[in-house]
Amino acid sequence: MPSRTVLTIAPVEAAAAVCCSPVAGGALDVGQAQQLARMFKALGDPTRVRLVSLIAASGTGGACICDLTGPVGLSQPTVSHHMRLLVEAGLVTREQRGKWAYYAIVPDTLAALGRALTARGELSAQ
Amino acid sequence: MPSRTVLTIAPVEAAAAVCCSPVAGGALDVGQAQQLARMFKALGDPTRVRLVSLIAASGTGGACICDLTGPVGLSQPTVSHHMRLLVEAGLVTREQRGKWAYYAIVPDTLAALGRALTARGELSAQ
DNA sequence: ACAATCCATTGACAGATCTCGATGCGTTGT
DNA sequence: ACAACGCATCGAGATCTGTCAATGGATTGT
Repeated sequence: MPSRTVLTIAPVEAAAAVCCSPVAGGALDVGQAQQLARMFKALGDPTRVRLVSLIAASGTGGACICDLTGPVGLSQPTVSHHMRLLVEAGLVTREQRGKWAYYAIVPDTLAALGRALTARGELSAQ
Repeated sequence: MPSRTVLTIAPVEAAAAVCCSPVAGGALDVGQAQQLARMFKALGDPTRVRLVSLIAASGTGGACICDLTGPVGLSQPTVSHHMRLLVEAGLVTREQRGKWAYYAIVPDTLAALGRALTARGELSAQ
């Protein structure tokens, strides 16, 4: 019941329909919601969740595609496609080392996502 | 570098392709990955992220559909559809009170999701 | 120079997703 | 009994997504 945080109210032109209870108090910005959803969406596929966990379990050196295709049981182009989505979402980084591309997770991003879920028990930003 | 957690190795028949680094150490189970992905997927849409934050900001009483259509700027059937996905994912509950359906968040589920992201800085289960 | 390896990109396809209008069911109030 | 309201479901449309085989670029090793 204490500080409910929240930032600016979303730029929604709708009439705010005061009906039952006052949700008008405020919530996540549209932009913040988009950014959060983009990262959640990247984790919204079982294969990508496994890829992230595999990379995380591969130590500090990171993992290359050839490490991942076997465990997830998918073709190399498909794994490459999933990795691109994870990189674009900012959840993992890609570093070309010679012939191989090494992927490593971004702990800060994952931690920030986790905090968005656990902070005050509700959804929030940063 | 300490306890890397992880549970059983996934039931993957692939040859484990030992190539560059040892990711074979283990990661999330296929079933665990599916369950996590199902919840992340529910949060993988900007509208649903906003819905969750709106419901969270609506206090203990919960929010009804009529409270939500205005702020998100979508039709009533569409909002109803999104709420169904959130309920099926276990992120919110639905309670019919007379004419209205009240939705409330499930803090434990959100917190568990957050812990899956922050525990040991990596992806884990429970 | 040549062959081999790792990886990304392309093209294609089936299936899932988001959105709406129209309709129907249950509850409330007259 | 009847009208009004809140909500879910249905049907349909456009778009997005996951997957693969085929191809090509870049690097390594002979």
